[in-house]
Amino acid sequence: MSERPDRTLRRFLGYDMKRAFAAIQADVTAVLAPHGLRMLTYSVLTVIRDNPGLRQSQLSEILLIERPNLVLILDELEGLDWISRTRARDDRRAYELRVTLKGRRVCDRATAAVADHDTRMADGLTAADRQALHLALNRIESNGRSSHDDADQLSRP
Amino acid sequence: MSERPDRTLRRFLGYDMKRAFAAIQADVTAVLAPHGLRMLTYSVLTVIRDNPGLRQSQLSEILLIERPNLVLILDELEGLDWISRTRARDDRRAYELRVTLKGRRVCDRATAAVADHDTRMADGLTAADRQALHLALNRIESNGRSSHDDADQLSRP
DNA sequence: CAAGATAGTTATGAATAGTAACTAATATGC
DNA sequence: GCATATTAGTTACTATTCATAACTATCTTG
Repeated sequence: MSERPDRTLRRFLGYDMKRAFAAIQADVTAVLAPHGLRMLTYSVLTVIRDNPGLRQSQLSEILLIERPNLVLILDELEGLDWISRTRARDDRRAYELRVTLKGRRVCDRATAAVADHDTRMADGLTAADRQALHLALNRIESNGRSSHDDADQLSRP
Repeated sequence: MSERPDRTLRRFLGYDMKRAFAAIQADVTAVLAPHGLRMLTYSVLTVIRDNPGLRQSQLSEILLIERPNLVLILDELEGLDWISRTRARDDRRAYELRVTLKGRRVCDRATAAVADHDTRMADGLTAADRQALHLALNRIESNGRSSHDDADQLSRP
């Protein structure tokens, strides 16, 4: 086997990103586990924390999670009494999501742990490197989104 | 809903990376589909193309795929006659993996398409930006790996 | 008010990933 | 040289995540 057996793939951003993300995911999963959270439940909890009264469909748009998949996650968090679903007064189909006091403590502790993890994963990068990385990732995300939008526009009457 | 409903998560590299990678994945999946490939089958095919005679266990180490999961992927590629499994002469437990002529054509065309896709996803980034991004991603990957290694070293007698 | 749209849910399926246990072949140690 | 352990590949099974269709109950609109 040659010394760089994945040399062709290494030229692609997607490949390096998949591997870097896998490393992050493994680490953050281990960091969150003691808090009783997974990546998915943590991000849901945090977005609700930042946006009290949020509706499930808004949450699903923010985190790009299909509505049906969100239901079970919210059931789990509600079962732990970390969030509450209360019927909206102005629209009785919808729920207003809120983080409970208990959930707030869990969320804040987890956020501190994830911030530590994030710093660790960025070890060896300067603040400027990190900033550039965030910008590049946001750029790629929006490049991806805009290619979808193009297709949508073309297929629209 | 506030104007940046995921502001807390946006400070974390992992979150931006998950979203950027999701964008790449959606795009590359669409790019590969006409070639009859998925991300997984494409990367397997490409690594075999770069390393004729490779063993399944080596491949699984390179691409971080568990050996059992590789079996079905190789079955699929072998069924399409894009790769061949031939018993190794020096070790009759092992297979030597090779890309067939047919597989080579598919692989090379797919690689050209993925290279295009990669350029598109990096639109708005300079060559220096791309280079820095690769470096940062490799750094993060190795930061993740070294935290695993640390644990291994501690638990070693 | 009837028709259509929306919020949440249920049921279900596909893709990926992970573990345990098996077989056949090889390597090791007495 | 042979028993033992290890390795390569496989099978079977499980858990997660993600995606789609269809249902209910409410709301909106013509």
